[in-house]
Parts: sequence; C-alpha cells; structure tokens
Amino acid sequence: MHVELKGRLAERGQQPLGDYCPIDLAMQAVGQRSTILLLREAYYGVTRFDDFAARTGLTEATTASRLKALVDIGVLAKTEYQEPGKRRRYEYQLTESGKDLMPVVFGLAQWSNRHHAPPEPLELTHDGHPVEIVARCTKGHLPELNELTVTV
Amino acid sequence: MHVELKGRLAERGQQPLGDYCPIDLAMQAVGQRSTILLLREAYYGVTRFDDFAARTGLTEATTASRLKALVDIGVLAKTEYQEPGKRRRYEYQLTESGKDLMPVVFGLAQWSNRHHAPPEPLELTHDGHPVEIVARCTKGHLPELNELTVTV
DNA sequence: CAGCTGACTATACAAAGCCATAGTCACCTC
DNA sequence: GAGGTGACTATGGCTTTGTATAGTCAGCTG
Repeated sequence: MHVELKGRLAERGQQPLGDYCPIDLAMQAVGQRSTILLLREAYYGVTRFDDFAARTGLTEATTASRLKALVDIGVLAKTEYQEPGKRRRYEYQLTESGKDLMPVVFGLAQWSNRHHAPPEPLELTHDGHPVEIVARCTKGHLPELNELTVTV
Repeated sequence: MHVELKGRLAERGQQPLGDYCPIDLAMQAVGQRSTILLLREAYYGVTRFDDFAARTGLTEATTASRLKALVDIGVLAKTEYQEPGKRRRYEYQLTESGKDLMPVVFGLAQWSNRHHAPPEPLELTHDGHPVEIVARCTKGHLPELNELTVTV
C-alpha cells in the first residue's frame, strides 16, 4: 500500500494521527463489543429494548446506556409507536449511518469465518449467491492491499 | 435483511448468540482501539516497534502488549532481521489473516468520512479510481441491507 | 384495582484498557 | 568503555466497560 500525505498531515510528517484519524474517531464512537453486538441484532431486524438485551446477552443497564449512545451519535433512531389496544412502545430503527456500518460488522464475521473456524459461521447471500465484504474501485476492480493508495 | 437459522442456533431460537457468534469472537480478538490503530499503521507499511508506538500515540507498554497479542492470534508475524553492520532487529509483518482485516479497518474510516466530516478524511484509490468497502455478491451485485440473507 | 409487562434507572463492584514514568538489556558506535 | 538506540518490562493508577441485583413507573388486562 502506498500512502500519500497532503495538507496538515504532510506537515506533521511522522507524528501520530491521533484523534484526527477517521479510523480512531470511528473506534471511539462504535468500537465497543456491546455496540457491535447491538448493531448485529439491529441488522437482524431487532428493534425493541428487551430483545436487544436478551439476544446480545448484555445486561439491561449496558443495553440502555449503549442504545442511548447509539441514538446520540445518529446510528439508531428511537421512535414511539402504539399498536391499537396496546400501550405506547419505543423502537430503535437503523438510520442511514447505522446501515453504513454493515460492512464493518459483517467484515468482522467474514474474518472470523475465514481464520478462526467459528462453531457457527455466519454466511451472507444475495439471491442465493454468496456475498463478500471487499474493497472495490469505481471501475469494478477488487484491488489487493499493495495496489491501494491512501490519501490523507 | 432476512435471517435464516439452522443447526444449533435454530434450536436455541431467541437465545443470545454469545461467544459462538463470529462477530463476537472477532471483537474480542481485535476489537480494541489500540489494535485497530496498530493495524492501520501496518497497512501503511510500518513494521518496527518504535514506529508503531510513535505513530499511533500509544505508550510502549500498550504497544508491546498489543503487538504480542496480534502475533499470538496470527494477525502479525514477528521476524528477526539484520542489516549488514547493524544489530539484530525485529519486524512485524502482516499475515494473510492481518491483510483480511483491511476491509474492517477502512470500513471504519469510510463510515467516519461519510457521517462525521473528519478534519482529515482518509481516501482510498486504485489506479486513480476511488475505492469503497462494500458487500458484493459473486455475481457482482452490490445488495442493499434488506436484500441480504444471513444464514447461521 | 391487583398484577403483569415493557422499558428502563440505581447502586455497587470487578475487570480490562490505557496512561505515565522509570528501568532493563543487548548490541553497536565512537 | 561510555554512550546511544531499539525493543522492550515493571509498577502504579485512572477510566471505561461490563456485571449482578434490585427497584421504578406507566399503562393495559383480568
């Protein structure tokens, strides 16, 4: 991989990227295990508090605090709804931002599948065809790591 | 997204996926901020201890312990080398497993770029063409979240 | 109107992650 | 043989993440 530095980073040279790096920002926002587990369930279609807690195995306290954080940063949206004859409920829906994290979450699954032979691998398909998380250029190529250029 | 459960998971039904989930396994292995920052530098071509520590801003203690863990799980390989007239050195090289985490790390960057307007966005290109981290099926389609099927 | 359910909140605590500072140790150079 | 450098290790401390257990509160159901 070839790295090109421009702008402020070029001046900083070898100095650490720290909080300016989008990777670091993302890790601070959604880098915890609990967050990723909740997102996994959101992709499966879970929207309700108790289901999130039960299916992730997280405690209710953790679930509450993480869901709140995810709403704060715009990954989930909390909406009120009411089925006729039932009481008011809340549901947590994925926003566009939340949906955009899908490649990260399933990229992790793919990596485990390939390199750690998990007891229950998790396969993605589209219309019956296997789906992979890949780096793809606008020409449709799937470059190897050493063919990529990073511009900061 | 449609979720199909088969095997042991189908019997468990709504029970938590816990440690059996490849996503959870991956998060426990490489889910810390320090790990992802070190991997970022590995993709940039860094191989030496002090460079990892300086460029990530992590302390040497953290760097040492994380690099060791990454070697243990097979993401990096530690090799000895010696330039003529110089002392013995060590370097940390990406393994295939480490390279396979690239979509996850740059997927995080892509998400930050899109949703958090970072001061220094990080762009990937291949032969001048922008590169994206996407879910892609073997027919070349790029399915939306709701067109995907997960099989566990 | 007692009880259940969904969606939390409160409190107390353990473990992990990360930091700062300091020290070590082998080997090379002057 | 004194000092420098690369690659760590040791110690102590703070903060975050997560757990366990218990309590709350609104509103529907019997």
